[in-house]
Parts: sequence; structure tokens; C-alpha cells
Amino acid sequence: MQKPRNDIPTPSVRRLSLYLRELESLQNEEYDTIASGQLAEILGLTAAQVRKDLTYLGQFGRTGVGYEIPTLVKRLRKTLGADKTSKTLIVGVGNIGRAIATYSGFIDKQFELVALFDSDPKKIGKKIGRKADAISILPLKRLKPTIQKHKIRMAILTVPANDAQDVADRLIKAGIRGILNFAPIHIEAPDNVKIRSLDVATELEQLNFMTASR
Amino acid sequence: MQKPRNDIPTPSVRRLSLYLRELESLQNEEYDTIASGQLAEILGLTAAQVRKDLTYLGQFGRTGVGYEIPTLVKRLRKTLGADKTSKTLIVGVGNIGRAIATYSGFIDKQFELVALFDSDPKKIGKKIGRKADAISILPLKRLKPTIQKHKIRMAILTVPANDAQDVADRLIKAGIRGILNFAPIHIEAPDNVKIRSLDVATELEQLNFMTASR
DNA sequence: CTATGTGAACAGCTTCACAGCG
DNA sequence: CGCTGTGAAGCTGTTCACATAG
Repeated sequence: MQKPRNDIPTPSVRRLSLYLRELESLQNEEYDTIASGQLAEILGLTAAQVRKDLTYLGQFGRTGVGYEIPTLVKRLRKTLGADKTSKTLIVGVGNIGRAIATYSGFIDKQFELVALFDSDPKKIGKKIGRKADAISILPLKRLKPTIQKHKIRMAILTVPANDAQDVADRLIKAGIRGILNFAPIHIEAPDNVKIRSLDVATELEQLNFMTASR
Repeated sequence: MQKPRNDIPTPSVRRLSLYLRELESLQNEEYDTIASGQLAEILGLTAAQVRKDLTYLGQFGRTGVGYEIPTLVKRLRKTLGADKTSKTLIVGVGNIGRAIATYSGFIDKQFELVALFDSDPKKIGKKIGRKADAISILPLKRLKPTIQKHKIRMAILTVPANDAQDVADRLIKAGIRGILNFAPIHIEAPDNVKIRSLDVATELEQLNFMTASR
């Protein structure tokens, strides 16, 4: 008996995201079609892998020609949910939080930054961002009402490691379904809440290891 | 015939790094020994995985007891190269670059931030960081001499996507062996130069995908 | 002749399960 | 017993190679 698998493997999802971004920047170019090999070349992958990934979108490549870029972009957007903007919030307006908040506005338009939170009373009420779409920093007690009012699904967590689990718990209680965690600590969460951690220290350490030996 | 494998798998290296950090913060606690199951619990892993990872350090766990924390820490440091500080530089002093430069001084002391670079003439000469160990921003033409003088092996790349490959090429020519890239683009490099990319947009998109369906 | 789509082989990691040791 | 160390089994993702389509 085969295990029925109709979801997309995590590594493929990551690459689909790369394809989308690359193709969007290619869209205004002269070509209106692209072959798996070309895309692979640009992104440092193999042609077979690109093709396999793209089959998760259904089949629509043209044999002997390649993939129609506009169609491909449309399908990628649809599959990844990039055809609608997703509301997000940031907790912790320190250096990293602020950097992400102001990061190329906000990120490719696909994500809308709805609110900023911090526990430091001195920061409350201050605004981040350029004039028109500057966003005020709110106290943590406003977390739950804000999340529920705007139906926010994802949060970016950029608080110190000591506070990370507490804040995560509050986010989860308030209904958040996904957390992008920058604190260098493991966040405990129920299965229906997804956590992704970006850990600069660990990445540096890995790089250090890879370049050290031999 | 077995494939003779004396290197450590990449996923294991990442976890070894997590073990080290966790154990360092546990070192002043009452316990001087830890079992694979406990460590696994803290980090959200399985006991078997922890044990398998730790065998890459050689065998020194005590049956029925666990691992001696000081010994374990020592071996982890040695294996990961965390027993000596590694010199690093940052190119691109925008929001992210600045955030990382000032990030908990600098990162656990294992990495020493030797220099900062930016292409913007207005930023040259400015200093980042607290008084005593503030670091001046240098122009890109100082890249090569600085890298060679200090024998810097790793670089953190926080420039805009458009400049990333150019700067990477210059870093590589100057002798850099590993690059931690924050630009949302694939960096091309020879095999003997390791690239690790942290891509916030892609991570967010993945999280969005994972929390969207069902 | 070119490039897709895909079953099948392969490789790499993780999990299992248990022998061995204090 | 309790917990390590580890072959073996299991899974998942990648690569191969080729039938297929235009």
C-alpha cells in the first residue's frame, strides 16, 4: 500500500518560492518562455529537480520548448498563496525587528505589516517607517485584540531569547498559526502552529565549521 | 564495502551547534551530567538523534548515567571550532548589517567582528557599536588589504541584491572562504568557497504556505 | 531534435530496537 | 535496571535515464 502523498515536500516549497521570485524579475525580459535547465542554471540547481518541483503545480510545460513564464508565475503565486497579501505582525522592535520592519517595504508587497509590539514602555507609541505608512509600536496587552481584529495568521518574533517562549505562548493563545522566530532558542508549540527559526549564530557556526576543516 | 564517511552530516553540525549553546547555558546549573533524553526534550528532538549526533565526537557517554557536561562542552567546542574566535567582516551597513553588527556583542564572543564596509561615501568613517569597541565603516577598496592583513575567513553579506554577486566576487578574490548571505539571490561561487543564504522573504513565504492550507 | 514528465535507482538522514555496560 | 552506542530498517528527497510529445 502506497502512502497517499498529495502535499509538497518542504524543500520543494522553498525552491518554488525561489522560482517565483526569479521569474517575476525575469517577466519583463525578452523571453516569454523558459526551460527547466535555464532556471536551474540561474539558481544553482539541476534541471531534473526544477522539473520535478514544477510537477507539483500540475503539468503545463511544453515539450521541446519549456514553460510559459506568465502561466508559471500565475500557478506559483496561486500555489504559494502569493496571490493574496498576508497580514503579519512583529513582536520586539530591537535592531533586528526594526530592520525587518523597514525591509524593502515591507517584503515584496506580499506581506502586509499590520502591527508592531514591544514590552519597553519607552518605545510604545513611537512610529516605524516612512510617513504615510508608518506604524506605531503597541504594548503587548494589545496583542490579542489586534490579532483577532485583523485575523492575523503569522508573527515575526524578534525579542530576546529569555522572553521568546512567553511571547510565543501569548501569540499562540491569541490565535497565531505561524511564527518566524529569530531568537536563538527552541520554541515549543502545538502541532497546528508552525515555527520556523532563523538563527544567525548557528548559521555562522556552521559556516565556520565548513570552511575550517581540511 | 562501506563508504568511508568520516565527516559530519550537515544537519548534525547544525544540531551540534544547538547542543553547545544549550549546554553552555546549563553549565552553571546544579547538574553536571545530562542524558540524551533530557537534551532532546529541551531542543524538541529525539533521544536517538542526540545520541547519534554525539557519536561524531567520539564515545564518552556513561552508560546508565549520561554525558558529563563539561567534557561534552569541551568536545563540542573543539569539533565546531568554537574554542578559538573567528574573524569576520560585514559588507553592507544598512538596517540588517547594522543589526547584526550590534547583535549581542558580537555573537557570543566566538566571532570577532574585525571590519565593516559600505559603498556609500556618506557612511565611510562613521562608527558602529559602543565606545571602546566601535568599528569604523571602510570603503570597499579596503576590502582586500583588510582581509589579507587580518586573515579573515568569513564574511557577512548584507548588501542589496543587485550588488550581492559583485561584492561576493570581490570577497572571494580577496581570499574569503565562507559567506553568510542575506541578499535574496543565489550567489555563484567556486566549490572551495561556502555560501549560506538566509532569506527572510522565502522563510516567510514558506511559513505562509504551511499555515495556509487545511 | 529538444525539452518535458516520470518511474526507478540512489543517497542521506532519521528512527527503531536492542545488545552491552555500569 | 537505566542509558549509551549502533547496526538495520525505514523514509524522504535527489538524481538518473528514457519514453513521450511537439
